[in-house]
Amino acid sequence: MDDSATDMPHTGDDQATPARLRTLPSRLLGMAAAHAERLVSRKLAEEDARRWHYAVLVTLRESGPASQATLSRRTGIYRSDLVAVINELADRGLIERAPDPADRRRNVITVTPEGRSMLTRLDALLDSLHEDLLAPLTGPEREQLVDLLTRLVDHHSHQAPPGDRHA
Amino acid sequence: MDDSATDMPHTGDDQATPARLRTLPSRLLGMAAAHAERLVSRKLAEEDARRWHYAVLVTLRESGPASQATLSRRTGIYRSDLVAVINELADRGLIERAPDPADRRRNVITVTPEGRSMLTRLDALLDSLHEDLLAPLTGPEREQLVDLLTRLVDHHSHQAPPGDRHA
DNA sequence: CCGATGTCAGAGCCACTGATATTG
DNA sequence: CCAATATCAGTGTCTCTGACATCG
Repeated sequence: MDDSATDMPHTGDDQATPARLRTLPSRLLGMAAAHAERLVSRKLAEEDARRWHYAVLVTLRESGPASQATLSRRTGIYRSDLVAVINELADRGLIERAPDPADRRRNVITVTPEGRSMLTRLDALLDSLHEDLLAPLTGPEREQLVDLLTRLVDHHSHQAPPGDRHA
Repeated sequence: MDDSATDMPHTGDDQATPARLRTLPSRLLGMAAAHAERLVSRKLAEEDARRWHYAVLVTLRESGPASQATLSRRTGIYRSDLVAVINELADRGLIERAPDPADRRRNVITVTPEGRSMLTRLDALLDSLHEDLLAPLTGPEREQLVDLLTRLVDHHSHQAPPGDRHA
């Protein structure tokens, strides 16, 4: 129903978000990110994977086998939360967790062939997803966006002590 | 400690996030947004306020008194969650909740003078915060960023049925 | 009878904080 | 003795769903 039921004189309609909110950079970032994360989660779910599964697999491929603590630093996932992620990946045979003979506190995490082929599929999913996500932007604009965001993140990653997440 | 403890040959150091992750737009959005939201929450806490307090106050100022359902649509806060926000704002004397005589299901929410002056303070806090947040960008680049983000959000707000949040 | 409104109760997830046992 | 590692348990917050009584 509309507001003609009450005879209050007001400017916009029921759905209109105020200009101040609509143009607030922090809010724009939050909304764009929320939307992107929704897309990502939905897409990855097609392969029964979550954002951090992907983050861990990519990191292992790019930098090779590593301990959980190292993976934690490279991906930004908390050491404590990483345990569950590793468990799930290992349960599915995508990685292997073996004790490090050189340092018996550590586990060495390694990608399996199944993990590698899964990763290939996830890469493709994410590529097509970003095609959707960035659809309203031209090629140069997409580069511009990545550049601007990178500079924001890099700049502030200095005074940001705790782990930063998100895939 | 470094990895010379183990003599694994690997490419990067312990902290290096893989390039694929670092440049993934969805992840960049997530990280930039997370950082922005951290700043916002911390800043607003100085006035003992949260993001949605601000969103509600701004909306009331720009469009005048409204029912909770209308506020919900305009701010993107769920009807059910809005109740607590309204409670907190009312407890602090920043808004008033009065039954609508024209439609007895509704409450009419109105800003008080205290709410208005609080809003002025919050506006100032957020302005200075955005100065920090966008520090690494030039004036034109900030406009560019807002433009790009706005187009992303607008484009996808069509197939995004549920409420979108974030201040 | 249907739909909108305000409210409550709770699920599910995510970020984050210890604490602990083991090992270097 | 101190630091790091892997693990576990638990807190706080936020998004989101479902149900309910009231009212148009």
